[in-house]
Amino acid sequence: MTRPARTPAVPVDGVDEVAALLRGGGGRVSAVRQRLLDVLFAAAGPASAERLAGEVRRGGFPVDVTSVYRNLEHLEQLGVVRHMHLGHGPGLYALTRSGEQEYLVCESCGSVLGVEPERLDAVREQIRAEFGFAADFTHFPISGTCAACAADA
Amino acid sequence: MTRPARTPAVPVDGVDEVAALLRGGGGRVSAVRQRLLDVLFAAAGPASAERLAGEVRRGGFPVDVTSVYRNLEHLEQLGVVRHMHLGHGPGLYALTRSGEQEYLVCESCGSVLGVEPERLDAVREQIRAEFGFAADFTHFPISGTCAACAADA
DNA sequence: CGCTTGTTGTGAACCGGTGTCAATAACCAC
DNA sequence: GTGGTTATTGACACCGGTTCACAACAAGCG
Repeated sequence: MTRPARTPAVPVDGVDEVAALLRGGGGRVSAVRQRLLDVLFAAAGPASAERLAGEVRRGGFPVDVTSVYRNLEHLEQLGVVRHMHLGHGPGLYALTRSGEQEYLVCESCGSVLGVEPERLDAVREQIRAEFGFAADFTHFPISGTCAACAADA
Repeated sequence: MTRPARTPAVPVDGVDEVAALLRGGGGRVSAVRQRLLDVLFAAAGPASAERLAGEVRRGGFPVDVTSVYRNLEHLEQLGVVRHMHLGHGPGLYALTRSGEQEYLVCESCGSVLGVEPERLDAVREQIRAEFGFAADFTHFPISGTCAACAADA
């Protein structure tokens, strides 16, 4: 049941930087790829493949979701993109632009809180001490109830 | 985006106890239901609907997955069954027999560690203090790398 | 400019899960 | 028992999210 090892995050600052990475790995910088990267760089937060495809199309460039999935996978292998599963629904993709992010998701209202890994180090340490387990909330988030929902419950 | 509130866990000791609950709520104790409960009580751990259906069939009783899904949902509403999402793949179902359980899942080998909630209270407290967030690992587990996988990495 | 080969769209297939609907069978009253 | 009410069932279609297969296309190299 071993999964392919996770590529280390490769934070990038712009499309051209990714282009260099792509070409360096024998890849090409296709039009679709460029548009998708534009959208990723412009995105406010993690987004589904479908949504990203929609954004690219809204830019006047027809693209198939299949292609978006393939590209996201490719970019993920390069370490430029990461995907996560925030509750039910489709997987979400985001640039690793400024390093990893970890997530807390409210099961009641669906709100997503993205935090820097350091803020979870104490938690991680606690879990390691108790179970010898290295917790990681970048791919699957911490699930529960946010303060707001707890308040009006 | 509010989800239906979670029914409190109703630990049960045997099929007849569930039968009573079912009848008490205007439900019936059908053959499928009984077989499914038998399988659930015999199960080693959380199992997918497909798997449970398979078990029932292996007992010589043909059953449709659709029916299994419906029954699991019904039993979950009674608080007798709970489902969880341990990583990718189908949802898994288990009796709440002895109260809630929380889970840690290794992303590398897929191993599942079920623990009593008390063992995670310190972690929960830590998360509450830092984020005002009430973490819960019964529906979505803590994800990461188990000791064994960390060792031979 | 042309060749190689990475990339694309199309369309089908897959998986997990839900909805519909007529047929069946628990349970209750008598 | 018998009959009627209605929960439950199987069958089958369908849905969202994702992957596969393959022929057509185009990026980048010589």
